[in-house]
Amino acid sequence: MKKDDYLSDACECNLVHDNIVERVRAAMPDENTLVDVAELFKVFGDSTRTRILSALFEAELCVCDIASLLNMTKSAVSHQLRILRQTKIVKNRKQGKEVYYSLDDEHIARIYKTALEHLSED
Amino acid sequence: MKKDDYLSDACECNLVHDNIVERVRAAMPDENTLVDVAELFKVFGDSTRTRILSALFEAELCVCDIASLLNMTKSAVSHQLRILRQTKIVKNRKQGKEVYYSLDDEHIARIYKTALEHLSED
DNA sequence: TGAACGGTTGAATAATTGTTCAACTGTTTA
DNA sequence: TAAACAGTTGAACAATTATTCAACCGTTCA
Repeated sequence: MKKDDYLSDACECNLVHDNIVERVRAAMPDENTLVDVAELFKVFGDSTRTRILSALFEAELCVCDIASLLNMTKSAVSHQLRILRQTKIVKNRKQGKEVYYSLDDEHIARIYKTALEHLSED
Repeated sequence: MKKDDYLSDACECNLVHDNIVERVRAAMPDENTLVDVAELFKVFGDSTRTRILSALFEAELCVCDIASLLNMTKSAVSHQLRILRQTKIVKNRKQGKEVYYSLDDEHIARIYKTALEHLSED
């Protein structure tokens, strides 16, 4: 569903703390940034993909390896790998009949690992 | 869709690097942890919620404030706030007719801010 | 060459999810 | 007390999405 289709003053509110709201609005990152953040998190927001990623943290793997690890079909894994490829989170390398996948973006790997550590701390 | 309904050897693979796969399997966090990580990321994986969160980084706000900031109805905002409440990411405080929301979990706030900084660096 | 296999892809299906709408609760205040 | 308003909620609807299935491509090797 489109997120931009809201009319002005669609909130139907009377009690708005205008001064605070304006200060907050000015301090917030711009809309596009927040959409990008959400898009990135959405990629991490599926357990098939988090399982693929945490496997690739350990080693470069071919599609069969991943399918075997996750106990899923090659097709299902391949679909998810496509999403990870399109978002530049993993890269692949072809060798003979096999395609080997590994992490592409260390930047993003760090974000993910940070979250994982924080969560397992608790 | 249930993620656990896969048969053993559903991958239909012959070429599996067994030794590597076993090493990776042993090193991976357990399934539940990865599901939890995915669940957390899923909450961040919607731009309405990332916008609410980045607003709450700046100030405690009532529902009308947020609705006005995002140009959305109170109802739509309230539904998203419920999700953030259930995952203990925000807390609320009632004062008269108004309900004021603020960030609950500094832990999670740090994860989110880290991601935001990394992304805006690039 | 052709069979076998690793991997990809598009369409179909089922499940999940975000917003809308209408009805509702609780608090204030006229 | 009754109207007005802040906020919540459940059902309905539309959109998105993950997996399945079947067909396909490219490489190997018998």
